[in-house]
Amino acid sequence: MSTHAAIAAHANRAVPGYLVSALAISPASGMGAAIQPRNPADPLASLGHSKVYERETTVFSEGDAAGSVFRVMSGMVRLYKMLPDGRRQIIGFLQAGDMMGLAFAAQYLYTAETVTATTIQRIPRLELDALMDAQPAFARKLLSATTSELIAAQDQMVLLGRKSAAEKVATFLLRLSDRKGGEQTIDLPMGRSDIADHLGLTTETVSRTLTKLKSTRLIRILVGGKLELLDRDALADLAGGF
Amino acid sequence: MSTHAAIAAHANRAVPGYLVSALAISPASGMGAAIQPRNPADPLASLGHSKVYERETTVFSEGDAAGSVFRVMSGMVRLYKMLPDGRRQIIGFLQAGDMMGLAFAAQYLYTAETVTATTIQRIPRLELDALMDAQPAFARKLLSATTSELIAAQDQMVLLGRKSAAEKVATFLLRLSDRKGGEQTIDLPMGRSDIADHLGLTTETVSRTLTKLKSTRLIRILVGGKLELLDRDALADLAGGF
DNA sequence: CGTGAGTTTGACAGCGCTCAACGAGGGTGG
DNA sequence: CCACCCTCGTTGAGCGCTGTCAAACTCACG
Repeated sequence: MSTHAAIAAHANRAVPGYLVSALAISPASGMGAAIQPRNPADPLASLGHSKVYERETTVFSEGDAAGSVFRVMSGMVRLYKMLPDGRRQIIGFLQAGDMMGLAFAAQYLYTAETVTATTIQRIPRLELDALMDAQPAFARKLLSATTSELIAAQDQMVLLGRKSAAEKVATFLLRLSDRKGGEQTIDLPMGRSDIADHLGLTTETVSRTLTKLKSTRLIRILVGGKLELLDRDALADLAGGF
Repeated sequence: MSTHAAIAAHANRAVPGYLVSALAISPASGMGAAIQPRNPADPLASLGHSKVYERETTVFSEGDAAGSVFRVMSGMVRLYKMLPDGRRQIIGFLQAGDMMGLAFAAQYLYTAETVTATTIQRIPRLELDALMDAQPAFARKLLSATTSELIAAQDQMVLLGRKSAAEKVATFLLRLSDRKGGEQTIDLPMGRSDIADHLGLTTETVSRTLTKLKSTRLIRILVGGKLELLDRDALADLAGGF
């Protein structure tokens, strides 16, 4: 049934697979909404156009006709699917370089909303197809990025299916840190309910777990939605392996 | 954290996205281990060679050097990841046409084991790469297959993160049926613990849930690991979407 | 300073897990 | 060919983790 045509390789826990999934953004282009002049490291730079979205804005919804793909240039986006009765599962949080809406069907199959103010590049599917035709190497790069996505999705399955609440939260925090290159201090711009819906928990359980980590001196919660990892090793133990 | 470079489209519940992920096998080639003469519908047919694996055999293990990709020609394979303490999450069950081991890293990141006796085509990565170079359209096809995988993985996240035991089992049964084109009678060659480790449950809960479905006349358990869906609509209600 | 959304904390309950025993096949060896 | 055994599946009893419901608290914002 699920997850055929799967993928493999990558056993290096220090550098999670999904890191490579971010398609290169030239360092200078991080913030601007301007179209980038042709950049050999970023074949997408000259395509489509960028736009700034306010925080808590819908970019597209599950079921919308899928005419474009998107790339997050800065800020944060959540992707989620909903069950008919309203239960929500957040598929992932996107940051700079991540793509969404890559599709081979007619409609988007999840909803994308900004968490913070976010700059997003919109690329018409036709332009993307043309680029793949013109640069076969780019198709390979897209395949590689999608593969990395799949790897991340599989790790998330392990988390959702087999980890306890404490392990889930610890894993989540470590992933955010890894994504920042192992920084001690990480951003938590999303709310508790976002975290809960990503980890298969409730807001109360997330809150309680963070409180416990705080009182155990494993983390410190800072102002402005920031959080500091005080004992990375202890957190890694708690996480029970990725 | 997860699932960047994501995908979209496909809202048609009747035909699950992962169906298209199976790379075409020419009808005649389903069983044989012989190398297929060039078949325009199946560019992979002439690559590598096939081999029959006995039931409950390891094809490759998480961490093994990844030199080949594999395609299941017949039978069933389970893919899983394990946590250090032995907890197991089955990523998916593969059937005819499904691929595994597609990698862009040096090692397989999950273990593949046969459930039943299975014919598997092994394709050296070098040959696959050559094919992608020679036929750009094939790279697109692989990308499409991987995308479908990702879609299936995302559905599985919803299941694992937000569904009750009854919903999980009902969804699982319906997926198996869909995979067979909507047949009422499905095969369950895998054991209860396999199902449990796929759905994030225990064998006892799976067993209890099936018993309940049986006594509610929604399913009937047949001999030889087969199972009949007696009330598809009621099961779909129970499944809570998807 | 008032208001409201989001977070935290508490009390309690229930779903699903754990531990345990029993039953049903299926394979093996005497 | 049958008895034994071993694995797997089923069923039961009890409990614990996490969800539910509710209230207090914090803080940003007007």
